[in-house]
Amino acid sequence: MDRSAHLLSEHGLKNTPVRRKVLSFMEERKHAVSHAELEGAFNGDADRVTLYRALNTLEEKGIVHKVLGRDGIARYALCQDDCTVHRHDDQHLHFHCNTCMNVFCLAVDDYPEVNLPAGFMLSKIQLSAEGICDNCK
Amino acid sequence: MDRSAHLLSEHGLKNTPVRRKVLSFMEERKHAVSHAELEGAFNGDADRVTLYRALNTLEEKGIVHKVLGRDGIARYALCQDDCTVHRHDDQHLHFHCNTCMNVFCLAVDDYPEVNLPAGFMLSKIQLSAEGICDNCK
DNA sequence: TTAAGTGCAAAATCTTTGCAAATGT
DNA sequence: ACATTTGCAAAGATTTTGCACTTAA
Repeated sequence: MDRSAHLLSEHGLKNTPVRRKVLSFMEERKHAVSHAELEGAFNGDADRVTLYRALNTLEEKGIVHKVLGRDGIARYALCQDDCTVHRHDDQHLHFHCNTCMNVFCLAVDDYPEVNLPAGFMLSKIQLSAEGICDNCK
Repeated sequence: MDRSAHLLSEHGLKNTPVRRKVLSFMEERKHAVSHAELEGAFNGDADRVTLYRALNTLEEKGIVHKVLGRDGIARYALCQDDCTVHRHDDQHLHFHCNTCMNVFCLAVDDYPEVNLPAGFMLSKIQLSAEGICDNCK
């Protein structure tokens, strides 16, 4: 059983061709993938709606996480192995390329201290950066 | 001449009632305002489209900056006085409230060091945090 | 006066919902 | 067998575009 199939059964999801292909597509990319990108990759082999539903389901189960690009379009990337439904997506930086608009999840060493005003309760800090990626430079 | 009128003329924009009201509405709020919120505030006194255009124009001129909420909806906040068209929006943290979905621009003291992989060029780091705001706690 | 801004209608995007048919376990 | 997943059609929501009318400078 490959990794995609394993992830699915592990979360009580049916091992369907669409979901397997969505997951393996993500595994092959360095960046978070958008719905439009997936639709192109499937090239008619899956309905637009099915892809939306697959992405939503995978996110709900904590298998992938969602990032909004600077263009406002949602993109999804595989979570790390140690992610859980309740706590995930914390320990990395989202790098937004201003040219291709792709979003990359990158490791980050240290987190800043943040002092919030009175009455604000912090649950999570996210780092995001923008610039030009590897591919577009 | 009030601050709104000043900001407009300073950037070569006409001092119209809609723009003045958009700006003073933002001045009164602690959080970034969405198009829907503005539309509610205008209550028919300005067309939906005019508000979209006003927000886009203000953003292009560097008078306000745009933040995407966790809900994917764009929100806008006044830039600090020292912002320019080419460099602005750097020195603060966007706090996303998970209850009301509002976004607050907060001051931040120190920025983290970020090491990017080879080939990535950094132009800007943004900090964002989520939790519960002042108002919703 | 006239370039810029506004309103209305219509279109373009992106995403969700309902329901019947197909599929995984 | 049966709950889940998929495909199709249709609707919703957000944002943009075109064009004639209005307004600030």
